[in-house]
Amino acid sequence: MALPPGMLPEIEPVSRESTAAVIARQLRDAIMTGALPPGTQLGETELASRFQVSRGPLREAMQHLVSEGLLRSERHRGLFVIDLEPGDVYDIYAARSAIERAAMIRAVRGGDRDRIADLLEQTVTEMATAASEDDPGALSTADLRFHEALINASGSKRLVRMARTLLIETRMCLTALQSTYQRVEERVEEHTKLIQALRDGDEETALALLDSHMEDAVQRLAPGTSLIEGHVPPVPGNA
Amino acid sequence: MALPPGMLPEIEPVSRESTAAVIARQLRDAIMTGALPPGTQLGETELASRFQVSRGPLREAMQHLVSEGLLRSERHRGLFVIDLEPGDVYDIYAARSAIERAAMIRAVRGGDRDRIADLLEQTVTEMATAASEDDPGALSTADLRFHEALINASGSKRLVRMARTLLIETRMCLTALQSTYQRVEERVEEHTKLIQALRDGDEETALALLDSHMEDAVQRLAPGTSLIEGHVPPVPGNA
DNA sequence: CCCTCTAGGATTGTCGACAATTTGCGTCTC
DNA sequence: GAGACGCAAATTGTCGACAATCCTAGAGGG
Repeated sequence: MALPPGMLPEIEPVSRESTAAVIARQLRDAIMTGALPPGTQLGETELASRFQVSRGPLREAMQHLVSEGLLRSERHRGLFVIDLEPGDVYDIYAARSAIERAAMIRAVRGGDRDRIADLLEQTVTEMATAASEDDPGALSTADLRFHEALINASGSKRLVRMARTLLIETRMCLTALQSTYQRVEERVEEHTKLIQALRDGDEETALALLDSHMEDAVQRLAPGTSLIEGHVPPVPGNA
Repeated sequence: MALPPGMLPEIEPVSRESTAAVIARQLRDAIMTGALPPGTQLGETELASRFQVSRGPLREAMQHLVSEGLLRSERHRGLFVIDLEPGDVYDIYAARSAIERAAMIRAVRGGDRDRIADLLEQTVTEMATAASEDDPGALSTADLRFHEALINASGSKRLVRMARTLLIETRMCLTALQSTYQRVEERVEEHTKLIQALRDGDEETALALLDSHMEDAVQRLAPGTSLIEGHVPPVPGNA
């Protein structure tokens, strides 16, 4: 090796991402932020000319998003952005609760509690600054980055993989039902307490806080439904 | 409607599945059963001629499997069947534990406990017949169908979606480490007790049984590691 | 004898065109 | 005027060929 290690730390292959991945990411963001509202049809020809690529890579990106559950494909009809029904809010948060509970367990029992807690506090700081600038979008983004960081910290490839779509769908919920917001301080507070419990290694408290965090969100986004008790499917429309 | 309802109950569109889906399913089965051992390279050209289709649909199927986590793609190098490292066994069962726990909670709290229990008992019967015929493959298949049925019974689209890959990976584990088998009666017994707890609506017992079921499997497949205690990552190799 | 550079082969990535299917509208009949 | 039939436009599904990239083997020089 002619180059001393440690130098040129950030050079990487010129195009490390496939074009399909780039397109998929752009569409993901557009769906997350609401630029592509639920129900809109995505024409392959139109998008191909918009992105300046052929239909091949674009189709791959679409297929990817379909398998992720963000797009639904009707044969010979087209691809549509999924629209979240009331029951989906419950379903998403129930699934998130399961995933993040497992991630929290692994984080608490793993060795690096303090390191993980520091990472999480960093995202809470982002939340605070976004709140002080009165930027709801950035606030939601920071909120999700907290949970993403928690799941990443679990060190589980499969938890990370499964959570990716869930977090995007959560973002869709937040943008779609932007109206109902809870007090910002409360929102930050919940996360802070969560971090403290993690730092203390208090698994029981951490899991309880996580459950109540999810429960709060569900009741806020889909009033009348609850994760923790009562019969499960509050609204039909899940397979 | 000229046809009386109830007649011709099974006619459906001639080809309801896209060719890419058919190919994906075939490859999935081949990977599950071990016909395509971990690490083997899948050449697009070769497979295209084997399946008698162009490379377009085949690429779509591959992309699908990549996003599901069954294939890993190295740019400009090829697609390879993933090989499960020791740490992956732990990761898979930890993730399954999280998913199936949530599914069990929804099944217990949902209204149709008895109906679900009947469905599950059906799969246990399959296990018993497979065992009596001394067919390890069919036994594993029936075992997985039990868990698949449980997750389907939860009624959660997202739990079902997330579990699909996990169950396939579980199958890969079982075929790869076919050597270590537990006693068949014990295997059936565990499932039966699980069903009984579900039927009784005894959530706590059901969850405890599920945990121990997973714990047993992990200790059997990856000796020396445990889900329920100790530091989490027993073996490096997870991102 | 080892390292480097180069040429070859093979594989994936991308593209444009053709074919199959569905949907909507116009027309024709009753 | 209402219903059914058929046609046409638009969209997706599929295909074969070309271009870009990477691994490997071999020759040449140190």
